Amino acid sequence: MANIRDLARMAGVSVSTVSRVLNNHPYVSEEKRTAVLQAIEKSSYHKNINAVNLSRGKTMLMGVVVPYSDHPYFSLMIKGIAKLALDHNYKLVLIQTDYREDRELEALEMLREKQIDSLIICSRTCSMDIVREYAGYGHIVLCENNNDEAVSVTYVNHYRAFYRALTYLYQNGHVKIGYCIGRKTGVNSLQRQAAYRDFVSKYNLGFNEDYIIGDCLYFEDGEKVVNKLREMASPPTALLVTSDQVAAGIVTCCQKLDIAIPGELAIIGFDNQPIAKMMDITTVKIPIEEMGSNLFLQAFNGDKSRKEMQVRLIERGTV
Amino acid sequence: MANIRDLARMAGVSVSTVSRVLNNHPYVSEEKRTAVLQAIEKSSYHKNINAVNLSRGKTMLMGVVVPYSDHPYFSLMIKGIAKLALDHNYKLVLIQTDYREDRELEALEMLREKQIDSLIICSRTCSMDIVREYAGYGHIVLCENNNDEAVSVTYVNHYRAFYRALTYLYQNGHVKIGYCIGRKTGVNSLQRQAAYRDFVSKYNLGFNEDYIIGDCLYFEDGEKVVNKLREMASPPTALLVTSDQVAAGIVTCCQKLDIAIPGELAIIGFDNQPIAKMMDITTVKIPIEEMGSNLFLQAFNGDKSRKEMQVRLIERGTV
DNA sequence: TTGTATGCGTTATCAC
DNA sequence: GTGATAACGCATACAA
Repeated sequence: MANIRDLARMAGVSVSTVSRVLNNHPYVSEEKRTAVLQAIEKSSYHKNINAVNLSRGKTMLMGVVVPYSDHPYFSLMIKGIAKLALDHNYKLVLIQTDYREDRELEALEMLREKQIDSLIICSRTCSMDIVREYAGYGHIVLCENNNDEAVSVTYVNHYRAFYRALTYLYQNGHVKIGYCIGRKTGVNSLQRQAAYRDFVSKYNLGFNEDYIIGDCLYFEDGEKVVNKLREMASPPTALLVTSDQVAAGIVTCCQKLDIAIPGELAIIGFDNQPIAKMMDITTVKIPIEEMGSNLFLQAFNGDKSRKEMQVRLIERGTV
Repeated sequence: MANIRDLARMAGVSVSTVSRVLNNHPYVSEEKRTAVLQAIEKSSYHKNINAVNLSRGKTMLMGVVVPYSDHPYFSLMIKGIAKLALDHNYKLVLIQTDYREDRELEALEMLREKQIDSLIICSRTCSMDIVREYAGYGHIVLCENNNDEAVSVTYVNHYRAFYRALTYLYQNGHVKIGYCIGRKTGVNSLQRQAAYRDFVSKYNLGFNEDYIIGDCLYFEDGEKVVNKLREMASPPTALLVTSDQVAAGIVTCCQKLDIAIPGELAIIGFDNQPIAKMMDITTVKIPIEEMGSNLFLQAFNGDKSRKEMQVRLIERGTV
C-alpha cells in the first residue's frame, strides 16, 4: 500500500508538498497539486489514520459507555449522540458494560491510552474517585446530576420529576404508591428514592420496602412486576415505572389478567417512548435523544458545563 | 506524559527492554524488569495505542455497520457481537447508517485507512461491487445469504423460513395472506418476496401488491398496519410480520379495536423476542444474538466462510 | 539477556 | 512556494 513518500516520488515533489495537498493547505502551485493528485489517483493511496493520529495526538474517536446497548433508553441516547458525532466527523466506540466495573475501567483506559479523545458515560457503577483520576486524559461527560468539577454533565432532575409524578398520583386519590426501577443503586435511582421517601413522609403514607421493585428494565419484566403485586396482601394501587417498556409490559399483562387500568392499578411510565403513546400510557417525558446530543457536544467542546433537561408529565389513560 | 524512552532513561535500560516488559516478552532479567516496573509506577506512564497501532499495523477495533442501532433486532445482534468482542479484546466502532450509502462508504473507508481491522455489515444498501473493492483492506463480514467470495457471511435462509411460515398459515385455513417488512429492497427482503411469490403462485392465491406492507420496523408501526388493513376492501386474514415488535404493535392495536386475534386476523412474528413470548405471539425464532457472535468470529478469524443459522416456528396463540 | 538501529506514515517546523 | 528533517511513541530484526 502506497504511502506519502511513494506519492512524493511519483509526483516528483517532497513529502511536505504531498501532505499539503492531502490536507488542503495553501501555498502549493496548481502544477504540483495536480501532479500529486494524479499520483494519488493511480496509486490507490490512502491515509493511514493511525499515523495521522500519532502525529496529531487525536483520534476523532469518542467512547460511549452504556450498561445495556439493547435497552431502548440507551439505544435512543446513542442515537442522539451518533447524530451529532456524524456532523462533527467523530466516530463512536461503544462500550457495553452490564454495569461491570472492569468494563468501565477499560473505557477509561482507552482514554488514557489515547485511543479515544473523550468519553461519554451514560450510566456508571464505578466511583467518582476513579472517574476523576482519568479526567486529565480527556473530556469525560456524565449523564447524571453531579457536581464534580472534573466532568461535564447533562441530566434531568429525577428528584423533582419523581416527586411531581407521585404528587399527581396522590391528587388522583392514590395513597398506596410503589415504583419499579432498573437498579436500586446509582445516582439517579438514589435521587428518586429520596423523592419517594420525602413524599411518603410528607403525606404520612408510610414507607413500604416491598413497594419498590427492582430489576425492571425490559418489556417482559412487566409480568414479573404484576406477579409480585398479586402476591402482596396489600398491593399498591398505583405504580411509577421508570421505563415505558416495563410500563407497557405491565399494562399488557394486566389486560391478560383482567386487571383494570387505571381502576385497579394506575401506571405512570417514564421516557415517553412511542410505545407509551400507542398504548395510551401516562408518562413523564424525558428528552433522551436530545440528552445524547448534548452529551456529545459537551464531550466535543470540552469546557466543563452542566445542563439540566426539562421533563414533562404527559397525561394519558393509565391514571 | 511519559513515553517509552523516558522509562528507559529512568530505569537505566534500553527502550527495547522496556518494550519487552511492557509486552511480557521473555528474556529479560528480573532485576531489569522490576526496575522498569518501578519506573512505570512512578511516571504515570501509559501506552499510546496509536503508536502501537502504527507500529503493528493493527488497531483491535472492529467496525459494525447497522442501519438503526435503536432497533431491537440490531441491538440484539450488537449485543452478540459485543460479547465476543470483549472476550477477544476487541472494541467496536458503531456506524449507524440509516441505510445511507455515504455512511456505509465511510465505514468502508475506515477499513481502508486502517482505523479498523475488520468490518461487520449487519445490513447494507450499497452494491456488492463497492463492498468487494474494499475487501482487500480487511475482513468484511455480511449478515445475508450471499455467495460473494470476497466476504464471509452468517445468514438465515429467509426464503425457506418465509415459505414455511406461509405454508403454516395456509394449513390453518388462510388464503388471503399478506406480510409486513422493514424495507422492500435488500437481499433478505428480496428473498422473502421470492418465497411469497412462489407460494401464492403454487397455491393459486393471486399476488396482491397491497398485501405487502413496507416500512414496518417499530412497535408503533403496528397501528399503521392495522389502519391500512381496515381501509382494504378485502383485507388479508393473516399476516407475516418480520419483526416481533411490529407484531406486538399490531396485536395491541387490534385489542383496542376489538379485532379478534387469531379469529379475524392471524399473526406470525419473526425473531422470538421476549415481547413475543409475553404476548403469546406465534413467531419464527431467529438466533439473532448467536448470529452476532458468529459474525464477530468470522471477522476475527478472517478465513472466508459461510454459516447458515437455523430458524424454527414457535407456535403460540396468534394463529 | 540486552541494546542499537530502523521502520511505521504523517504532520509540523524551519530554513531556503 | 518548497523541501529537509525532526518529531510522534512504539515494536522488532539484528547484532552483540
